Amino acid sequence: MVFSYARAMQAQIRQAISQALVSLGAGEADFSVEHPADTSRGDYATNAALVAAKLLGKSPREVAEQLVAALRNTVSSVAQVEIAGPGFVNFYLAREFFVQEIERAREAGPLWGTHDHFKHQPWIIEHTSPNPNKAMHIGHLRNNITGMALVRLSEACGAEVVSEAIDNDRGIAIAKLMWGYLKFARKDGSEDPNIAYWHEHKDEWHTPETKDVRPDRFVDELYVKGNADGDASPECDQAIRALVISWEAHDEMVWDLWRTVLGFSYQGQAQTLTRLHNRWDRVWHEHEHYEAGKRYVAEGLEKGVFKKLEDGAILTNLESYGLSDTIVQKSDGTALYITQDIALTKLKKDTGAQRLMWVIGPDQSLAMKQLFAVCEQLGIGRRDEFEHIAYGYMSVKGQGKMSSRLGTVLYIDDVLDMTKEKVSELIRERAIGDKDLVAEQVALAAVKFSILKSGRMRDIAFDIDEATRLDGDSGPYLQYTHTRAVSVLKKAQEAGVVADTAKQPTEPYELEKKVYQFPEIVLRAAVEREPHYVSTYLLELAALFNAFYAHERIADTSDAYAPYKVALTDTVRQTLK
RNA sequence: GCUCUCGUAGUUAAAUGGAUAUAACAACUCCGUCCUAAGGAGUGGUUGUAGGUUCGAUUCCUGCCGAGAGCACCA
Repeated sequence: MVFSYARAMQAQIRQAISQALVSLGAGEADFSVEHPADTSRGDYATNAALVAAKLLGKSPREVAEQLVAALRNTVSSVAQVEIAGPGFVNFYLAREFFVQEIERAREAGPLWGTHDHFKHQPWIIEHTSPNPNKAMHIGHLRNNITGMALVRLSEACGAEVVSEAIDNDRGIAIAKLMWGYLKFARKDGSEDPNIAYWHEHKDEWHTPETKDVRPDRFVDELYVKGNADGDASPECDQAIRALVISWEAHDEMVWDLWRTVLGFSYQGQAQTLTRLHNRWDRVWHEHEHYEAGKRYVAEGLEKGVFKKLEDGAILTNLESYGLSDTIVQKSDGTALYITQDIALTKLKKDTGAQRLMWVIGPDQSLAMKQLFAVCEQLGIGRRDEFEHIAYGYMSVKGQGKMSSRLGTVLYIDDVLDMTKEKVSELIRERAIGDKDLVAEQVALAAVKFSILKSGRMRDIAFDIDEATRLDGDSGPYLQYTHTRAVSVLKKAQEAGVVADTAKQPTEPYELEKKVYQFPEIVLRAAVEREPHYVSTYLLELAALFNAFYAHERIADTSDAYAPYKVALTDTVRQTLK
């Protein structure tokens, strides 16, 4: 269901203009109907006269006048049509329109803003996919927040979304982690990477609990040590590679070790992702699919999609796509990232999904294009069903790119903790029930909003002070506004003012003119994959509400318009929520 | 070298090819018995640069400058 007349209104206006243009002899003109930046210039505006003027060889003002004459009284909810500027035609909507929109919004309740635009379309959005050998940093934060925002927006527009991730749980990186654990996690500090001994004496090894550190940091540290150890000595590097081979041969002891270290990883990820309110409907595990990928590669080789090089490596043939080629299987016969992605894409398509989205960093841009092209060549799906949703880089302000070696990584939990601490200080003096809960919620809003307020592709130099700001254009500002609305509504209830839209001031408030636009903003954000449209809109809405609040008394029993104001406030409340 | 992304007030950001380029922060001025002041009202721009397309360009195209990323057996 579409809970707004706004789109119908725009369509009616467009239709009326089309007819008027035909009568003027400029039926083919390609015009737009949009909201002017400033409501003093009407609720909708069209450039039709400017476009038609050229076709008709007349001045824009002249065409505009004829257009206005032809448009009079054609659309019932349009109260007034005016010419402005170089030849814009502005439409002023009737009072009832805004009242109806408020009523609509109140009827819709929590469904306000939703659409049926993508109804019955099964989509898959892959996002976040943290590597199990590392702790999640602010790069993952941006991925998760962007990904979950798109999941929610797409669902709000009717799509049936499966939110999912791929767990890269095999390969050399995990082997390095296993090595690091085996060698550097002994309680007595000795460095004897003996897997058979470990298998019999597991309690001689540390766990995150015995070391009293967060599990993801425990894992991160051991991976770094294992990695450095492999780099430092050829024997250790050999031993790490041997772990991969034993793992692929399903050596039970190695698998036991593998499960143990992954267990720590998942524990750590779960802590962070729960805080972020992440939702995965499905997680694919690389170890279950990399072999299937090799089968598709073999198939492709038979079909002539791929070619084998002298050393045995298998290469793509993407010349017709204008893309550089890439290896899909190594000369030693082992799988690469893209190998398993081919298999996964096939599996995803087999679920019946119409549209597959990958929320992944921009550095994967070429790899994604190559994957999409290869899948098309293999007949798995069409390229236009696949979408790479990239996003700008996260760096730490003043430090350039993050590097765990240089110690310039900013972890998600640290960011949240620092923000929470700052919030806690601010609310210490206040009469708030559950201070810890409030601090956590406010901190989360602050951090999320600092990312969502920017365009998706823009780089962000993450500034902890900036992100944790609680005033101005921020998440807490929106939360505060929501709380204020709730509080006013409570006062109104105590005073006996009941929301009602029967009586209202003759002039609509600026606030009303913003409220009805919410559904179309949601739609545009979903269609263009730009969550920040919604953030920007909510800031504007909150600013208008706060101005409204400052100028008007809402819960006043002596005011005949109070019920309407209360109804409007309630609408703002549910929009912000 | 080739390909992709980005360049807007001092700072951080906004602007489906439209009208006087919006906001926030910082600065300065004002609003305090009044629905939570985490608020409200008010004061400042060569949109990196040079062209092009257009009635109209921050937006589209081309060159240049600057930042970042990618370019086959890493993920």
